[in-house]
Amino acid sequence: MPELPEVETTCRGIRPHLEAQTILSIEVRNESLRWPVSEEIIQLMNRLVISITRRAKYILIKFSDHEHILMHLGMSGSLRISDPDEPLRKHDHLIFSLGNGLQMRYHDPRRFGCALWVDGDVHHYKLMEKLGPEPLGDDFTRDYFYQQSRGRDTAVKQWIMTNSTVVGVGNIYACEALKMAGIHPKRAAGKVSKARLASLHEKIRTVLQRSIDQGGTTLKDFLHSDGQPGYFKQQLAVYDREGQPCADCDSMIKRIVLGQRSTFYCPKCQK
DNA sequence: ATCGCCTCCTGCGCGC
DNA sequence: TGCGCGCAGGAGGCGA
Repeated sequence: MPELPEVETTCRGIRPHLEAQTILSIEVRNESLRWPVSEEIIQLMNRLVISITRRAKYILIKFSDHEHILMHLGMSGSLRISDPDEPLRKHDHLIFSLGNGLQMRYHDPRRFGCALWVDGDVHHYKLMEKLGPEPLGDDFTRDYFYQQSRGRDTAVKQWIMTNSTVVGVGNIYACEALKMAGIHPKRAAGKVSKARLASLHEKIRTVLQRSIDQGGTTLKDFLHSDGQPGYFKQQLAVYDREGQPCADCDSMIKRIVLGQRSTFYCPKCQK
């Protein structure tokens, strides 16, 4: 479920409860996530959390310069701050008990997420080192975007969803950014004009920033760490709107499959 | 190097 | 009401 705005929203939600707090204990109720939950995280008794940051869709819980827990929410993961009295839900796999008396619970029905202990430079960890620039950061320039695209034969939608191009652009926002830029999702990345790529670059940034401002997109079950939904769904122009009229031209929104993922677009607005 | 396909897993909504 | 099917916000890993 979580795309970058949802992960960012999650970070902002848990940060005030975790930073400068001690993790008293971690209970692993189910260790079989995408990779087995690192045994080392169980030993994090009475360790102080220095910071909560995000890189791509990874959440980094920092204990020291060389000690982090790296979490990913996969398709269906969420982190929730709970009172210890609240009953556990099915699929609450990890329970972090905090020094302030609260708990942070990692919930993930499909178990595509992970919780890994990283001892060493976290940014050079295997899963991190090949990541492209942050879409909202200064390194993601329109020049970089243009240069990377040249010679690419892949559909532009799959290309912007590839982590080495730019991180954090998932299925919803890829569809939305392409709609905003008026580009057909199947067009070869290397054949989109410089001007249209500049537009796409800008739209990727604006759609992600706007969604973060609205607290992310709640499709069916994404909730903030405090249990509130995100409000960006109302603003989706094409995603999950097959057969509905385009707000700009009245044509029917189409659905195709690209790289095994549902892809929504307006056949008239997007060329 | 690049690309496309497969996979992990549970839950939900649909049509019969 | 029940069953089987297809589909779901990710992304690493594989073979071609």
